[in-house]
Amino acid sequence: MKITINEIAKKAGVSKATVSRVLNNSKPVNESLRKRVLQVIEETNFRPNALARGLSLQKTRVIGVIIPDLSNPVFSRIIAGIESYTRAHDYSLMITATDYDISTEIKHINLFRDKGVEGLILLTDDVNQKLSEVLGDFSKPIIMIGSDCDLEKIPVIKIDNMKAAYEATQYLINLNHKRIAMIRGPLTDRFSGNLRFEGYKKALVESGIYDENLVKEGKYSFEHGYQTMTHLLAGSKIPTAIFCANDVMAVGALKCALDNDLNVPEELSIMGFDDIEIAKIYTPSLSSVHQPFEAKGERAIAKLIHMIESEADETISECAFEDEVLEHRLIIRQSTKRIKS
Amino acid sequence: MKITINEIAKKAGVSKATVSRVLNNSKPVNESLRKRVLQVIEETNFRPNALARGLSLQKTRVIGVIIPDLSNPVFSRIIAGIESYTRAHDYSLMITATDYDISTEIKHINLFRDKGVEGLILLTDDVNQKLSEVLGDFSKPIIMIGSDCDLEKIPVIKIDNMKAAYEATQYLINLNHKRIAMIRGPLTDRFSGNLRFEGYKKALVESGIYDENLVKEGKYSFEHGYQTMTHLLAGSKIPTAIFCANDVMAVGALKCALDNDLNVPEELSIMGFDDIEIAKIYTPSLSSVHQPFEAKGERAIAKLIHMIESEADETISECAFEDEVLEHRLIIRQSTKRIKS
DNA sequence: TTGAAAGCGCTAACAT
DNA sequence: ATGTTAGCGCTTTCAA
Repeated sequence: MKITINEIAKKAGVSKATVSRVLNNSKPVNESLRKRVLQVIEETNFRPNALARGLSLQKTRVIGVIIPDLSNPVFSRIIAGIESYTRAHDYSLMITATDYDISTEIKHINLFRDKGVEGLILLTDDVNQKLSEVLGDFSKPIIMIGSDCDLEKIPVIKIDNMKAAYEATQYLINLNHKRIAMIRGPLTDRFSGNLRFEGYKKALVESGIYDENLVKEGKYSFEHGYQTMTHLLAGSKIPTAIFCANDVMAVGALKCALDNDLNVPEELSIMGFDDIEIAKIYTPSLSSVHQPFEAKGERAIAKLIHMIESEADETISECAFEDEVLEHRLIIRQSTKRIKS
Repeated sequence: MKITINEIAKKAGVSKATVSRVLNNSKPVNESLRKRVLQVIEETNFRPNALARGLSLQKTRVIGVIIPDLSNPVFSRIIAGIESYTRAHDYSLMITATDYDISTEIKHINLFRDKGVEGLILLTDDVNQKLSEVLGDFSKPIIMIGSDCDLEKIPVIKIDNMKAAYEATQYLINLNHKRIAMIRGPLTDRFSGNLRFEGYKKALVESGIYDENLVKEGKYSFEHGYQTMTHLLAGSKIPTAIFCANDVMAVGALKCALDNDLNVPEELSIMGFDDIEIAKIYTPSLSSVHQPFEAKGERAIAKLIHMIESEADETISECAFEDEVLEHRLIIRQSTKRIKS
């Protein structure tokens, strides 16, 4: 029923090898034959079966992406960056979410391999032993975004979380704040969650105003931000500034402050991290640490495709495996303000 | 280098047909042989090549999804709904964005077909002639989400946009508002954009208070909402309520009002559409029309998989092709309020 | 129950 | 420059 290269060959009165040649421009073909073949292809609307092609060539032009949660804008913007670059370079994307479950992740890495993906982009916050093994066996290019990875041959695209948090905290210190709380990520988030906390702590320790009682744990959700803020406000010594490990919690804290008739930023400065869209939109708008989500995706896929294509040439340079640290920057908006010392 | 069914057969001392049989439980195999084969598979970590399998079986367990924009939360939540169901049913997803460009869309529909997807989910706002042809030729199950489609055999999953907009407007009318503006979608959005406007208009016309000067066009972005609101505020007779065709514009309008020291909802009621996350989070929180994004995705993929699998059985029932209208509901929050008549 | 062999649709080495 | 043919790795008739 579906038309194949054989019928094209027959109708054009040539061998299928010739058809294949004109299809791929892989070898010179006599102009009149080429015309005839092209003609038949046109007429029949023939399109080569990519599966068969892939099987024969060991190339599918498909790339796999594994991500914890597709509905989280932070991730979907990275995906969007990956996707547009991928599309521009004539690859296709297979995408799966893991719901933060490592066994799901492993299962789908294998599934993708079976399906012939030529490379893999991974967004994970935790690389454990078992995962390491699977990745080690993978035999095709892999890039990670965000979390570190100690495996050779797996470059990571990231930002300098610690430095960024340090700068954000330093900014609050420069605004004369002495009691600066942090709603940090969960302790189990050993990567960015921890680095952002360490940056915060470093700045405060350097200024001699670190107070561990002002550090609270939140699970990155709006509700956690809101609730943690409630606790903070119920305490005896209310902070004058709060640094949150992500914008979503920052907005939770912000709304909580507003609901409690606290004036932000007059009475309380709030600083987020990520610079998601809502930061710009909120009233008051939220100061934050901008990180380039789309660019993260783009750099990752660009690097991956480079690895894939130079692997064929064997021209791969050493620097292709190096980690890349993308630039962050502080975005100052309405939610933070200098106070009198 | 990669291990194949042949090596398994050799190592287990059987034919590859037998290996295939134990792999798929397709035919009875002597228990001792099965054990031996399983053993070898285990030892070698063998996993069958899905490409080869797909070529032979004409089945890939891959589904294609085409969507205008991956970074838009409205879409990514639908995708998330699709993905989790897909994953639970052991299919994989190939996803591509179109940037609202129909030729890109067509190109990737064909690409997906070449790559052997077994079904297609389409999110489009516009089905033109050319697209219709391509879809008609597709020969595999297709589902559309959102926009209508006049093609037989292509079920649509949607909400009743007109009714929803009607109810939202009616709600504002019941709050005693007489001057109710609308920031509608672009005129080029012939589907939901238009239906939402029609619902709004119908309610106002029925109450005899429709005024076309109060209808403004916006392109669904925060900036458009903000800017349009600026114009509205500059006008001579400022409306007391505004219905926006989506939440993003509503928040734009809301922030503009706030920036101009207008009290929402005391002086101005604002109602959005979609009930995206920000609606709940904003201060004041935004009244809106809730629509079930994740459920849209799930219903679509559930239906699609049903079509795919019953197509094999030829057991497909008529109702499998029927459109489905999902429930919306009004969510009343802080941004709308009754006024004195 | 098992194995041999044909076939899925394409590419590429080898011959001509 | 073109055709013949042997794979790519798997499933599935068909015979035994």
